[in-house]
Amino acid sequence: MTPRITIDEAGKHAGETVQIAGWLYNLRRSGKIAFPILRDGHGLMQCVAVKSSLPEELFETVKNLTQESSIIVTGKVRAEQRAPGGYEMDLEGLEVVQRVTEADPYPITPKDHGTEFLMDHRHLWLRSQRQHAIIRVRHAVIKAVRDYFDSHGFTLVDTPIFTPAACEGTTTLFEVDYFDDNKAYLTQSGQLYNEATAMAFGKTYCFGPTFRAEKSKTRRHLTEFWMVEPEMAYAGLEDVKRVAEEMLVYIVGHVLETRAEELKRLERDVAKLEAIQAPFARMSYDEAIRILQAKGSEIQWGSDFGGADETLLTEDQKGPLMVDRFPASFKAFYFEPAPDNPDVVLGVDVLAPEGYGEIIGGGQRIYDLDLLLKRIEDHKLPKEAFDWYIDLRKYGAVPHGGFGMGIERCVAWICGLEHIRETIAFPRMLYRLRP
RNA sequence: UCCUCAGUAGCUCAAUGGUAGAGCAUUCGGCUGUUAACCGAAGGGUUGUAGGUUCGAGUCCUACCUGAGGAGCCA
Repeated sequence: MTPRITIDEAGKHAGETVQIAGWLYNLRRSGKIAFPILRDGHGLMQCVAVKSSLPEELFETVKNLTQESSIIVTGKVRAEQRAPGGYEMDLEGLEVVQRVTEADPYPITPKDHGTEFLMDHRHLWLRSQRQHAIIRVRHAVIKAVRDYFDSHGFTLVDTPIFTPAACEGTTTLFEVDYFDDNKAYLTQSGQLYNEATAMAFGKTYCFGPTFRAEKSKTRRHLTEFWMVEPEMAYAGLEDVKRVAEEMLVYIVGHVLETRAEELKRLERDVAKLEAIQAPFARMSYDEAIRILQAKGSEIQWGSDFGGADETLLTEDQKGPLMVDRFPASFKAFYFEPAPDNPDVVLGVDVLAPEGYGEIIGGGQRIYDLDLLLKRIEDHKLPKEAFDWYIDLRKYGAVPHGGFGMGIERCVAWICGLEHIRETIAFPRMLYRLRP
């Protein structure tokens, strides 16, 4: 029986007759020779069908194949400079699994298409070379994230998606019915639960989908996105910054090592990724405000950065920039105040270079019971909803901290994409719920 | 939610207020090394929807719908 291989293995089978199962990517033909190009999810393989050396019926079948028809081809693999990928198959046999009809041809042609059309056909768009490369980089990013935490003493403890109330009380939540007359909300962060798991396991991380019902309509926002959130007991702001830095360096290194081909297809300038090395630039919020004002920004102390401010701050940076010690006024209730200045908190944002903006936000959490109670009251949050969270400050409270990283923003940066929507198979955005 | 821009063939786009067109895709024909193959021919339209101005509207005006980019907010 003919061995079945995938296209990425073709180099190991030069000179052998093998079988490949896939889909017709493109077909060029003249009267007596045809070049069907097969796609199998691992690569592209150009096949050669010569009329004079094949049964007439088989040549006719090949000549009349339609784009994206599913086929299983048999033939001899041969090194060939002229073929994309460097190998070519001399076709000997072909089985059509399902033929796409002429009456209803594959909608995505090798020509240009607009965003709306491609998004409406996202389920098919994923077959294209560019989308394939992006999703493969995403996989590598996720694997690197898991490998990093798994090999640094973190335990994976995933947090719930249904939550009883706001984690942070600020952003808008998706509300769902939860039996009888109860309401549940889709999680916007696993952090508060992570603080509990860190007290049980020392170092933990969760990795899962996150939901934000904000009506944001920009190239950096999804309503459903994936976030990795580590949390560490007996840790302070400097520990959080060190882990974030190590993790990012590890992720970029892993992608460079394992996805060079994909980055090339995306025309990513890898020199910019190779420059991502520790230590990252660090500055305080105070310093950032001085720099922004010197560069002509209207920003005043006490306001969060706008998108333009983030770009101004990072334009001179080769790597990510860490900004810490933010005013307490616009940060969430749980941040630990700086011991030397109660107006600022021990939070840190990591801004990606090249204008990609904030990819990580985190910091040190409050562990003093009275201070936490005061902050909950100041933020006018319902104390009852936080009873279990408050418990953590009664039973062996310790300094602790962590951060959250948006996977899609990280992938968009590493791939050098214009828009975050291409970094997830089926993006959920304001006004976009299909397919 | 606000601001800006766009909507014409299956797709990407053209068309001074005066007969709606091209490339790709599809169908038919040709071509033995193609690289988004090429050459010839054919079919394909309620110009987003509803009103209005005008002798005449794809084009001008109003409202709505859909989409894109940005703002605010955030990862």
